[in-house]
Amino acid sequence: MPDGEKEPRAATRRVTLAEVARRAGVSQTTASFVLSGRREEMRISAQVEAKILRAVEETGYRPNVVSRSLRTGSSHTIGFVSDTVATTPFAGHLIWGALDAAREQGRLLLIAETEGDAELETQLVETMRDRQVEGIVLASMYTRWANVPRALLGGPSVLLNALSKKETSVPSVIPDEAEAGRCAARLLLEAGHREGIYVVGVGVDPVRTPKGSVAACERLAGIEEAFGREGVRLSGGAFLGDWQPHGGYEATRGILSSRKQVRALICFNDRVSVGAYQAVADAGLEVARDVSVVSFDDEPVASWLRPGLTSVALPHYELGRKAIEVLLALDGASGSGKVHRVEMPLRVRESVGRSGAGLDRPARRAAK
Amino acid sequence: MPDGEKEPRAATRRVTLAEVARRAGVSQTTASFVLSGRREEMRISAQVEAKILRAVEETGYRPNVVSRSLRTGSSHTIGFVSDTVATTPFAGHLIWGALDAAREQGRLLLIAETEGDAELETQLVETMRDRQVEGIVLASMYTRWANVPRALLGGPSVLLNALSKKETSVPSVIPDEAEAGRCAARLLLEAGHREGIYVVGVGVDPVRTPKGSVAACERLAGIEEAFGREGVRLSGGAFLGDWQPHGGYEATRGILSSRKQVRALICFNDRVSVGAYQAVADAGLEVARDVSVVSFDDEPVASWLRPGLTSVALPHYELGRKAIEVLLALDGASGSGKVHRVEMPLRVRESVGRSGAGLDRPARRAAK
DNA sequence: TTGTAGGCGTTATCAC
DNA sequence: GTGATAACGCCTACAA
Repeated sequence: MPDGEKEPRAATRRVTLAEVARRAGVSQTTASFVLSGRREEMRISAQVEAKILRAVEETGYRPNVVSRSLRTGSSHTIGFVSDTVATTPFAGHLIWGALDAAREQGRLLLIAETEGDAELETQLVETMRDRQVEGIVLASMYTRWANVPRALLGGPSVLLNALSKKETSVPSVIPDEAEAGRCAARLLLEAGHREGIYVVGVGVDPVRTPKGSVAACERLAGIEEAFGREGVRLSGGAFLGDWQPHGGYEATRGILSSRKQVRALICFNDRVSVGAYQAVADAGLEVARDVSVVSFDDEPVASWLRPGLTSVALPHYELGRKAIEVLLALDGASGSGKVHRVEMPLRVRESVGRSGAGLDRPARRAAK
Repeated sequence: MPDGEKEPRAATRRVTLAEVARRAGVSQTTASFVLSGRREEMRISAQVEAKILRAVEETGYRPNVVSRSLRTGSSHTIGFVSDTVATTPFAGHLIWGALDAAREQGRLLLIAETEGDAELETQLVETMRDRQVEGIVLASMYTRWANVPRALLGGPSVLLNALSKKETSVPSVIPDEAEAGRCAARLLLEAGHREGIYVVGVGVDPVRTPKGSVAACERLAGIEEAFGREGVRLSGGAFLGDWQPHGGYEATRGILSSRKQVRALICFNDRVSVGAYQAVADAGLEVARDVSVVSFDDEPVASWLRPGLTSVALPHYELGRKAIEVLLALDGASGSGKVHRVEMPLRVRESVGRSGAGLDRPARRAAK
């Protein structure tokens, strides 16, 4: 970087199009046409164009986007309103994907957070519309059912990671949780597991899931569907109000201490799996060899555990991208209320062993 | 929520101030004064005010912020440009803090990511200035030295989590890493540790730190200062190019397998600690009882480990807040280039044991 | 106390 | 091919 100089001008006054035109000795209109690339169309001479471009160069002219927005009605800006970015760290990838997709289409993102406050949500949506955003993405940091706030209907919008409770014209973008469930189940089936399979995170008999969690319901449905097709049934499950390591630890301990044979655990997220690993170790068993573990989300910790945790990933980045794409494809009208499901990719590591793999060796528990 | 109705009007045309004024039977000026709360000042009658407010109510008028910005020159928007939000998940808290502070002052945040691309960075900063942002926060996701891009000097700006390589007028907001180092060292001293203390993440003899990492240098300096004051010296250290679990595992294994007594580890972040825990367990030792561990960052995983990992936290949220505060306090001028250091709070868990605590019992290694 | 008029920097419509 | 001129919606000096 060739910058031997001192710091240059601080906040020099901005140059306007009028000044550029004057400097180039043409009218503002001509300058405007050239700069918006409509020279050919308007049959403006190449010489004139050159003069204008030189003036732009010399003055360091940059168009005033605010003014342009006032005139054209669009600010080339998209509003992104989320409930919380805080508790689910990698949900930041949602924003990342949205940012990338937006930038590729020449848009910037106006971001705000509601922290779950419905009134604030309405307020923020309106504040953004006041700024002439082209549309609004209303994002939830974990997949859930939500009320579509009235304010959202005032213009183009998309629900990200959320489904409307009622019929609505607002489209949704969510991960394909049911398929993820099937995927996890198939993985176990392929490894030869047909019994001693437990779910950790939801109750199974009767079914009991954390309130409002789309993921819980759809994952379970997918799991049971894939197993059912092969005549396999879950041996049980443990409901957890929230999916954190401590709960996963306790639940897994409970399952392991029951009289039944435990061959595989389907943990409903990676944090639960962290607890499950600890409980398995405490019982003198080994993950994969004695107890297979499949998980969901694929947070970074999944790759830190040993053996590496096989997990069906939340496609945060892709979700973010998709939301912007859907929004920008929503020309004018509010959309069809279509639900777009994004595939959750399987990340295979080492936590699933073949059924029976550990049977020929004595379990460590026996050795104690 | 009382909403038995169907979805209401989609994107009704926006009402202007002129319409409100006409409807209220007053001039636009009067309406404008009332709505900007200058009724008293302009001595406008309460009746007139009421008429105007009613018209606003009836029409659902919302001011066009774009137009206002064009007129006033400020968009009540702050630009937040970061290098990556991706790799360091909890850095999202930086954004969260900034978002909160901005909203409290009636500002919205325009966010963008450079992914480390300097050209893109310049471009984004300029794009934001084109939108008349009040100022720009240039954020780095881990504390480092950075070049201040020229584009930043065109208006108010703040470096977040970064220090300028050269003298500059742009102020910085960074975590107080040196004090964090002292804090970690003091904690070990108070637990009675005076020897067998190793750092994991940086080399110590000769000193070797990951390129560009302010944290590495300042943490180490703080540690050595606090120890030096008590006549204590580090027994050694292991340099790591990046601070991930795998490296932490290998480094710790190396340290433990050396002939020397190992009593305490200062891991340079929590991921390194994850690896260290695994290596300690593999050696048949126990964290806290046999080997104390102190760490930095306080990522969520710190509380998931067992025993819970004591860590000096990166105050992401506070950093984000502070950056906005500093920026908004920067009236007009570019600022003094002052460096604001934010305290890193210590989160005490169970990974530090008293020196000698494990000595009366046989170490598990011996029992093998 | 209220109204008129000009301008912020663009874009777009029409004459020339 | 080019140049006045009028919006876009709001703010505010100044006039009444």
